[in-house]
Amino acid sequence: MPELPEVETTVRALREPLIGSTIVGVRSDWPRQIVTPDLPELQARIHGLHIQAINRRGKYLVFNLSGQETLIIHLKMSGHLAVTGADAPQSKHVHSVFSLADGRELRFRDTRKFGRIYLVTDPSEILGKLGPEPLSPEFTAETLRQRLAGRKRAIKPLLLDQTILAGIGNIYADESLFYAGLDPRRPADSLTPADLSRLHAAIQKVLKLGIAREGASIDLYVKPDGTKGDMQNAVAVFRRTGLPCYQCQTPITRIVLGGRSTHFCPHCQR
DNA sequence: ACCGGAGCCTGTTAGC
DNA sequence: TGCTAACAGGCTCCGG
Repeated sequence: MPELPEVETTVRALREPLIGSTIVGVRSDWPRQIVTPDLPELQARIHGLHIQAINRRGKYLVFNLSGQETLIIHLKMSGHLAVTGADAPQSKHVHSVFSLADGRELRFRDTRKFGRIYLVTDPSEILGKLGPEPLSPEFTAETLRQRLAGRKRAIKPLLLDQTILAGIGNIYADESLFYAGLDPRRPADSLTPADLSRLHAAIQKVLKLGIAREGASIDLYVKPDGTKGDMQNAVAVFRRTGLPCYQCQTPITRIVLGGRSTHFCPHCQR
């Protein structure tokens, strides 16, 4: 579920309760969620480590721990992280839990069990192939042009490719293409410099809007404290099939592109 | 090298 | 009401 704005919102909410805390244990009733190392080694290595910083790279949460260790978590479709007391009621979809020295817990709830946990000494092992951060100064219209150069595929599935650009998912891809006025089926190599410039600006605009509104609570996503984000009230096309386009009143169309639902205005996007 | 499709999971909703 | 199929914001693997 979560894309860059939802992960960023989660990171910001976790910093205050977690930075400076000490991890003293991990338990899991779904060890497949832990990709590397295996659960016994994770328990051994993480015991006693302090959480020094929490950041985001693409859709990954990155916890810098003492001892040169890095804990990396991907929420995938349905993951949710929250800090609670040890005796707080626990959802049946909580499968992995980090215990803190002061008795609190960091709980990973994940209904669909797609989420993943990694503990590594070299984060590039997991994050190395990701494309640039869309909100960083290094990401310019020219960067976007270079990364799409020679690609004949439709632009929409390319925006979802995390090696081209990190952090965009289905919502923000559709929203970006709407504000750029681009048909999601347009071959990437047909985009003019003006198209790419509009797309670059649109990507930054919708991601910043998503962060400002603390994520889109369309299906399962809620913030760590359980409350909803507000971006679902600001989408122009995503899951608005049949509803009038805010710019021209033409009904929003839904197609399947690269196996994913795709929503666009057939009049405004060309 | 690139692309589409299946697979991983559970829950909700749409359709008959 | 009850069953079944489709669908869900992600990503990886596999075969053509």
